[in-house]
Amino acid sequence: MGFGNVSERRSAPPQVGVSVVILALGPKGDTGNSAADSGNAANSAHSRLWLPLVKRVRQPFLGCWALPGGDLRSDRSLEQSAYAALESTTDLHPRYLEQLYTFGGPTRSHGGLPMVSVVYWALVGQTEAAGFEDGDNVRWFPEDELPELAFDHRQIIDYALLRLRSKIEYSDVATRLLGPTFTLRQLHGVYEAIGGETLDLANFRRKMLASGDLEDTGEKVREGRQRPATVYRYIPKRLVENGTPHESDGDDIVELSRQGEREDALDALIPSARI
Amino acid sequence: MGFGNVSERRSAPPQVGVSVVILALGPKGDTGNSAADSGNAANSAHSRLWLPLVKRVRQPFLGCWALPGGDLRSDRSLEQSAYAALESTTDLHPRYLEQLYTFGGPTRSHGGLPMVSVVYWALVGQTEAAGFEDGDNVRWFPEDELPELAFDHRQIIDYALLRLRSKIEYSDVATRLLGPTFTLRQLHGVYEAIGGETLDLANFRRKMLASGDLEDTGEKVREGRQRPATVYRYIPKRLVENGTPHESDGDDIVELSRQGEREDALDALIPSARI
DNA sequence: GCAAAAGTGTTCTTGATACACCCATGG
DNA sequence: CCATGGGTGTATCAAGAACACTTTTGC
Repeated sequence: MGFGNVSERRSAPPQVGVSVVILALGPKGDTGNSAADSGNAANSAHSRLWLPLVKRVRQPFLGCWALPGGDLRSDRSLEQSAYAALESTTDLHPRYLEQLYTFGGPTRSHGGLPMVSVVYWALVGQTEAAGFEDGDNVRWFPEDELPELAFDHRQIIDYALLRLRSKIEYSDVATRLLGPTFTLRQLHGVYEAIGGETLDLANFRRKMLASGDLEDTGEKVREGRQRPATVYRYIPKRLVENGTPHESDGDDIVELSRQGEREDALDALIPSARI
Repeated sequence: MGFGNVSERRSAPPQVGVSVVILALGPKGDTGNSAADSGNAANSAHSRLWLPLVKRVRQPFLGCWALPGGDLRSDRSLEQSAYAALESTTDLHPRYLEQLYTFGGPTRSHGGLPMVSVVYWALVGQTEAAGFEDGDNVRWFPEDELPELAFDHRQIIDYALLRLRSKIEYSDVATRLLGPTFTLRQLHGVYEAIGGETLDLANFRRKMLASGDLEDTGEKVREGRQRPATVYRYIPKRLVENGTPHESDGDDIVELSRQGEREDALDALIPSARI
């Protein structure tokens, strides 16, 4: 395949695309102790994070697994492009979407066209992801058992995990991996899954309730056959200053024809508070 | 000026560029109490943050002030492109450089070509920035007295400041606004300038020294005519996990011909620890 | 009443804050 | 000897970690 000579490719501006790291809690019963687990210390019974990857149908890295991605269109915001890429490849509807980082540079294309990728990361609720239906070209992998990945996608995923682990401490990302409501034990499980270490349940409970971010829904659920647990919902704080900037600062929601609802949905995905 | 019809522009991929928010401490003696200061409460004697802007020579926003920027070249990393844009427009050599965010979407071009901007932020040491020489098309402005800005550059700057204020708490960014060595009072001043509020000097000193990030250089300096203060230098922590990913993960430093030294310099600018 | 999870109490340590105080230096 | 900034000490308060304990439920 030919695209100009070398010097042309050097000075020409690179192509742009979007990719998305999609994260969800593993299917129920996934405790992280799979076949590949032999002499691993500290193998607790947490659930793990899983993510969907797509199989590449082009060179380079043909047949390799890669992050879902797509084009960047001039008439869409970056978020919209990310959302579209995510939706069209995986049929998922995330509960969180945030720009992660933009990757570029001459070494990452590996023979393909020079490429700048604006990468987003997304969180999908447990019920939404419960299917985990692997299509021909889409398959879910647990975070700690990833296959060989195309390009620098492995580092990108690692960075997304790092960001998630960092962000869990001062934002509501943990709740986005569950449904709209949840018990304290479920939330506790998410924190342990993400952090990778055990957290004292008693202190965790107190801290969460003291934060004022949770609201008692009045409901109760029984997971096993024991005492039922109270169900909470996340209450967004008094909205302070916005965290990562998002483009809908007024006149952004323009003529998206049949996409109005998705727009509203998107707005709810954009993070707030801190960086 | 014509660039295709509307529908062509919609579906075509957008252009990409880099911009840089450059921050430095104000010139000595700048206490933040300028002409525009009348009934402002809490006008302490901190120094302020200043940043260089360039005057636009093209439509749209011709004559407006804007962030320094440039093209993205396929044969350079994003950092290198940002560094080049910064250097060529302002002649400065930053002590810190980090990717801030990537901005895009249909509403931000305002009649120009659809544009995606990968924005970096940079910190310049006090001595380096001491010149504050305003050229014909470059001029320094204090952070709280910015002129009308082109595009969404005002929001971008606000976001950079937000990031700086957040990042000061868990990284060494504050030291990057000074020289390689500094006294505790100088550092204290930077924290107050960035945070905007007064900090107890005694506690600040203890906290800094307890962190183990500072090393006594053995030197002493006298700023006024009183007791000389010990001079410290910042000691990077035992390198934990890397914060924002940077592309030089091995085989990146390739054939940059006469650019070798700058490459090494660049490496030292990339942040570590946390997000 | 027993197991298991829900939920509460109590102690101890650590770190931050507020603020009083002593020390070194040049005029 | 005094003004000024450098530097230290100390009491108080709040958040977090550790862990013992009580309560509610189904079997």
